[in-house]
Amino acid sequence: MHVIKENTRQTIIDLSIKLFARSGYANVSVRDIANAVGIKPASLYYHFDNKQTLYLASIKESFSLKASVLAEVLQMQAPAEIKLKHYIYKLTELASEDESFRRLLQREMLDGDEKRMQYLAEKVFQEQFNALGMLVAEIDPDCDPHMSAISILSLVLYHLETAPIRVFLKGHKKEHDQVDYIARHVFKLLMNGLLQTSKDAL
Amino acid sequence: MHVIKENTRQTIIDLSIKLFARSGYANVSVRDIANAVGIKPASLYYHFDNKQTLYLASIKESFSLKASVLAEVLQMQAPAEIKLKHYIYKLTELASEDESFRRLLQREMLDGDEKRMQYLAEKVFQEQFNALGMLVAEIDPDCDPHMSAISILSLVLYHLETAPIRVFLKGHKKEHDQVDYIARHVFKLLMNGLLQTSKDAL
DNA sequence: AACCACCTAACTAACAGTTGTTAGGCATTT
DNA sequence: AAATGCCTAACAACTGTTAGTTAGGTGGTT
Repeated sequence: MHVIKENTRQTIIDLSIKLFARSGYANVSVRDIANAVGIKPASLYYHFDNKQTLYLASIKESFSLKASVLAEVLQMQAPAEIKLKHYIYKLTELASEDESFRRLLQREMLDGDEKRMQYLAEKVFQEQFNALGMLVAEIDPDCDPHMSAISILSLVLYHLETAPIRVFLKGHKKEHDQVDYIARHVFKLLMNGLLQTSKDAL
Repeated sequence: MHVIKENTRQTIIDLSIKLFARSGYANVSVRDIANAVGIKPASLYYHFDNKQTLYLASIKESFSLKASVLAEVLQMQAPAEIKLKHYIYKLTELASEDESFRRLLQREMLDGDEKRMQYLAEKVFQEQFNALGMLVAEIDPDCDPHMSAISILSLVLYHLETAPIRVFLKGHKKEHDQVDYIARHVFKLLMNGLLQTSKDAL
């Protein structure tokens, strides 16, 4: 019955990422995944040991793809402020266009056990996080790189996380969800604080 | 067998908040809740129509308690910068000591349907969000209040959200999870940006 | 060319356990 | 007597997972 020999394993992972990101681990059954792929539930167990393993493969796939792109920006040769601006833009862009990645990360922050957190920290985010901290330290040698790096990430990612509720809050405009607008706002805030008296960004 | 007549309904809600916050809606069974309360699953259905209703009662309870405390700070008579500093501190404190509230909010952001988002926006957060926006506008009349308000919330809340992974990231110190430290960092950043050349905060 | 063994990738059918929920009963209080 | 607050027992639906089977492709031997 199985006509063409495609890369089923990859298809399973891709669709799992989508489903897990949308509904969360507990709300996606192996039958849901099998249906999406177009095979029977039992067939999933040929490719993966169990649901947990499939989930882990999914988040690893989703997360490891992002790190490399952002690492590039941080390694480019330019003044610190320019690099920061580029980083913010790229981060906003990535997190904005790949909703699955962002939601999986959000979910992991809530439900990931210690072991998985440690894995993510050390194998996926560590390098990039350090580089970002060092970049900030270049701009202000006296700051706390850890806190400042998190602050940068928070400004970008939280804007996107809160999108579902922000659209109902007064003062919402459609620009508020556009990459350029968010990135520019964040960069300006980081440079000048709330007071935008001095030099204009971009 | 049931000895004393307490306020079971409230106990159910309190424990549900805790459980739903910790594990999420799908990962908490009505049996789990019943066990925690010390009654049989069927007895829950005397107090609540179904699981959904119980969940809704839980988040309403958890969320509505917070709004009033923060609203107070915003109504006090003081220079804008002082009010902002107090607000940041109070928000950090609240979000830090009530982990259930924070986690429920995180979960709602991921899984709340449109109707619930609208409810939360209009009935719970709207007023406070506006007040915060106006406060920021007082400090800088040219800013976008919506964006700036979210930025303030993001700086505080994301620090706390990321705690599970931050502890494994290099450069982490235990101060990074203390209310004072976070609040001071956020306020300084908002006032001066990353450059802390000028006046010192606090 | 024809046969065989083997591997791959799917299938059917069923399992034991958990889920939310309901019907009906029993005891205590008003 | 009525209402309250809990109970026991059971329900159908759904869960992750397994055992056993089958169809098609591959490579080696006759």
